[in-house]
Amino acid sequence: MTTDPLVQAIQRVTPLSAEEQRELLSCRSTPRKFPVHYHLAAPGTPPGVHLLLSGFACKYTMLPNGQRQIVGFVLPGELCDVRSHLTGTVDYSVRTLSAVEAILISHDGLAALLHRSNKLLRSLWLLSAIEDAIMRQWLLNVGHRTAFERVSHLLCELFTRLEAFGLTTQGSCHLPITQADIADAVALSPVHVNRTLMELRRSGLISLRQQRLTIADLPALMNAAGFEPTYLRAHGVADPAQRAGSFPGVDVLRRPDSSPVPSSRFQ
Amino acid sequence: MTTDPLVQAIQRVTPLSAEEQRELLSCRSTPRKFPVHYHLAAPGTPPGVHLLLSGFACKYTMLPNGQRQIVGFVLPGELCDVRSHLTGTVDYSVRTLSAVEAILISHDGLAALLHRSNKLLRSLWLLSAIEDAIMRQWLLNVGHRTAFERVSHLLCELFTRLEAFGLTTQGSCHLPITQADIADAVALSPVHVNRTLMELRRSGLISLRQQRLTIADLPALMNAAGFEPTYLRAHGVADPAQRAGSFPGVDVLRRPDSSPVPSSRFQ
DNA sequence: CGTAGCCTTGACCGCCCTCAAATTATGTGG
DNA sequence: CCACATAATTTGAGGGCGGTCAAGGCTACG
Repeated sequence: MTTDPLVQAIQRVTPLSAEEQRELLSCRSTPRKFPVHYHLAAPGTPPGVHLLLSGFACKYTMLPNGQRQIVGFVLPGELCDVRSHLTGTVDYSVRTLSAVEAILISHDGLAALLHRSNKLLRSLWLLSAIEDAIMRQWLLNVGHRTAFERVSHLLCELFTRLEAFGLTTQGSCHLPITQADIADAVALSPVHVNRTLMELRRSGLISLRQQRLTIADLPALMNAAGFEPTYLRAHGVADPAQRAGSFPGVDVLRRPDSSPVPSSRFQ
Repeated sequence: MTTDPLVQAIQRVTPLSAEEQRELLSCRSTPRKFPVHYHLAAPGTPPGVHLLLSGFACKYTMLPNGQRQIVGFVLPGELCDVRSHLTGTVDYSVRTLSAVEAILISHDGLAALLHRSNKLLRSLWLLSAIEDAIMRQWLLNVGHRTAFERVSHLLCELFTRLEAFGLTTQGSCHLPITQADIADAVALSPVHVNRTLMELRRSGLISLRQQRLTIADLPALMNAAGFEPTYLRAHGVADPAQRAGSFPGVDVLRRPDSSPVPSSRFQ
C-alpha cells in the first residue's frame, strides 16, 4: 500500500499514517488514459485534481495576441491543480504533452477528507507551495537570464524533478516535449530555443534527441544555469514546535540597510 | 471589532464568526514602525507573518549577477508571507519601499490556531492563492508583453488592489515606489521604464509625480495593458457543496484538440 | 510511401540595454 | 530657512540579444 503513487505524492512532504492512507485512497478513481494534446482543465471550469501516473502535461495561459505562456509542467507522479478544490476554478489550461495515464481524485471525496483532516490540508498546501517556488524561479528565468541560462535552467529543473521520482538513469531521462514547448515555457521563440540547444550540444553539456535528454556534466550545467536545487525540496515544517524558539522574533533580521543578503547566490 | 485590519484582511476571502475573530486577534502584536528599506524577512530565516497597516513593501530575490527581481508587492492592509508558518522559511527577501507600520502575527499563536481551525487554514491558503495568481500574471508580463503593456499592466494591478482597500480617490492613489522598483518588477531597465512612463504621460493615460499616480482613463489603460481584473478577485468556494454536482466529472472538458479556449482573452 | 509536424539554418530587423551626463527632487545639518 | 549631499528622474547615442520571416531537411506515423 505504501507504494501507491497517490500516497507517495503526498508523502513527499508529510508522512501519513495507515489510516490516513486508507482514507486518501478511497477518493481515488480508476486510472484512465488520455491522448496527446488533450485538455485536462480549462479556465473557468472546475477542474478535477489529477495524479499523473505516466506522461507529461503542462499548464499554460494564452495572451490576446495568440502567444502561449506555459506556467508549469506536470510530471509523472505529480499532482495537478491541488488548489482547485479551494478556488473552484483555475485561471489556466492544462494540456497533455504526451499520451498520459492519470487518475482523477474525486472532488467531493477530497473536499470531505480535507474538511476532516487538517494535516492533509496543509500537506496539499505545501505541495502547491513547491509549485509556486518553481514559478518564482521561472519569473527570474524569463526576466533576467539569457537564453542559454533559461534553457539550461529549465533542463536542470526538469531533470532534478524527474530524478526525485526515480525517472532518470545515469544522467539521462525521457523528455517528451517539443522545442516549441520549451520556447513557450522560457518565453523565447522556437527558433532561438533551437539555436540555444545546438549551442548546449556543441558545448558538450547535453544531448537531446528522440525525446531523450542526457546531461553529460550536471554540475557544469547547473553552474551555467545558475541553478540551485534547494527550491525544489519540500522543506516543510511538519511540527511547528521544532521551529519555535530558535529565533527571538523578527529582531534577528535587523539590517537597516545593507546590500541585500550578499551571501545568497540568487535567491 | 469588525473594522480590525487583520480581520478585514482575512474576511476578504471568508467571513469569520465573532469567536474566530476573537481568537485571531489574540495572536496579534502591537503595531510597530519600520523605516524605508528595512528588511522584514530574508531567505533562509524564519520570517514572521506581517500585516501592513500603512506603507508599501516588496518581495524580491537577487540573481548571481547582481540583478534584482521583485516578485511581488505588499500593500497596506495586506498580509505578507502567510505561507511561512508552513515552510518555516521563505526563498525571497521582503523589504519596505517606504516607511511602514505593521503588526507581527505571532508564529506560535498562529500555528496553534491554524491547527485548530481548518477554516482559517483554508482562508490563508486562499489568500496565498491570490498572490500566486498575481505572480502568474507577472510571468505573462515579463515573458510576452511589451514594455508599454508591462508598465501599464502593473499600474492597473496596483491601482485595482489599492482600490479594494479604499485607498484610491477618483482615479488617483498614493504610490511610494521608484521607477527603479517598477523596473525590477517588470524586468526592464530603469531608463526604459522612464521612457515608457513618459510615453504613458504623453498618451494622456496617466499622470505620475511626487508619489501620486492618477489614471485619467482606467478602461483605456486596462485595454492597452491587456488587463483583466478577475484574477485579483478571491473567487473562493467557501462551501464545497455549492460546487458539487453541477458538472458530471471531467467529461465536460472533452475537447480532444481544439484551439485552446478561444473565448478567453488572455487567461 | 506519403504527409504532416518538428527540427535546423540563414538573413535581417527592432526592442530594449548600456553607458553617460544633465536636471530635478529629497532630505539633512547648520 | 538655506546650503549641501544624495537619490531619483530625464534625455541622448550606440549596440546586442533575440524576434521574425523564410526555406530546406528530418522524423514519425498512418
